[in-house]
Amino acid sequence: MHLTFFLQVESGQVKIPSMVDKKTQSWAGCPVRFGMSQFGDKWSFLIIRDLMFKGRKYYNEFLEAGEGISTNILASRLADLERNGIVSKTQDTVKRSKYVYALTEKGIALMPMMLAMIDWAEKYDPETEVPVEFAQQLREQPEQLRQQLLMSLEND
Amino acid sequence: MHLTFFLQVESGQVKIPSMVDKKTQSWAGCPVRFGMSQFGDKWSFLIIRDLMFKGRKYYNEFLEAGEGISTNILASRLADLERNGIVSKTQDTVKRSKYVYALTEKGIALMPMMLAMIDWAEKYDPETEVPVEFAQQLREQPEQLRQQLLMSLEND
DNA sequence: CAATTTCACTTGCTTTTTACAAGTTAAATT
DNA sequence: AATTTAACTTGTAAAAAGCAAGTGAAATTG
Repeated sequence: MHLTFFLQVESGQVKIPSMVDKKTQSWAGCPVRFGMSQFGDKWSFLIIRDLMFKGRKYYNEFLEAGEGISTNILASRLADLERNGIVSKTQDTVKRSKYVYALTEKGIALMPMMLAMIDWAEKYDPETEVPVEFAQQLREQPEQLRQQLLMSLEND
Repeated sequence: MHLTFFLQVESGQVKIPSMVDKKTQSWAGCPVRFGMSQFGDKWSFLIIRDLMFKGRKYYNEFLEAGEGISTNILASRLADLERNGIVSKTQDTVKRSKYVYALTEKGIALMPMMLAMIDWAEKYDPETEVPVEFAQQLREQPEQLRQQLLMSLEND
């Protein structure tokens, strides 16, 4: 069995394709390639993690997160993520000399992917420090967990 | 509200934490960092995509996939992925001078993450070429789609 | 069965990217 | 008015990626 590009629908089922027409040189709109072009490097993932799960929102907080990102790389990645519409940058309402970084709706929509990665890592990293309650809720009540996380993003 | 590291469980709900104890310098076992260390670069993602969705399994097929990966980088990434237990390398049974690359169970377990990425990209890439039927099944019958994809990996 | 081809790399070199340290600019605080 | 805070920018060294050519073992061809 393998697997044509233009999917045949048959009795409500989609035949699994190789997702690319072998005749087409490259899949212009390949979703994985698109993802890579938008957030596909280590530092971008870590920034998204900080925004999504750690409540970090200031430049300094990302710098001092202990991952060892260089300041020029951080600036560059934040600019890329902003340009790609994943992160927004606004003045802090309290201290107007500071900027607040936040996930946009497009950025927040990466949550299922991030949670799937966390689920995987929790399973395969023998040194994982994902709290057991978190992992448990992720598996048993993922929708509820997602809602809670979403709420925590709204209130920032 | 924000968010301690060691989760409090309360009436069956997990309080959303910042996932890291602020006192702890860095989260040694951070799942996102673990993911990045195991498959966290553009080329690794594309190789995993090829193995998971495109039926590619030979060195040459990755090289000629049209993404433009350099041969030394491909060799390096395949070795990394193999070392990390995500990809296996075995002799081809038919042509014993060839090697077959395949996802291990650990590699296959990345499918939910990859599907979440595809779902996201299909939504936000105006140039997406994810077939509509695929996107539709991904949203409406994700479990069935996963099963079909799994089967297509077994039969390789 | 000797010569060629295929396959999966490796090596050497150039270009690009990242890392580290220091400097800049504007606003806020002392 | 002078210092500090915050978010960068700049310059340079180190690391990684890209590109072209080469290698070695097995399979195929003449």
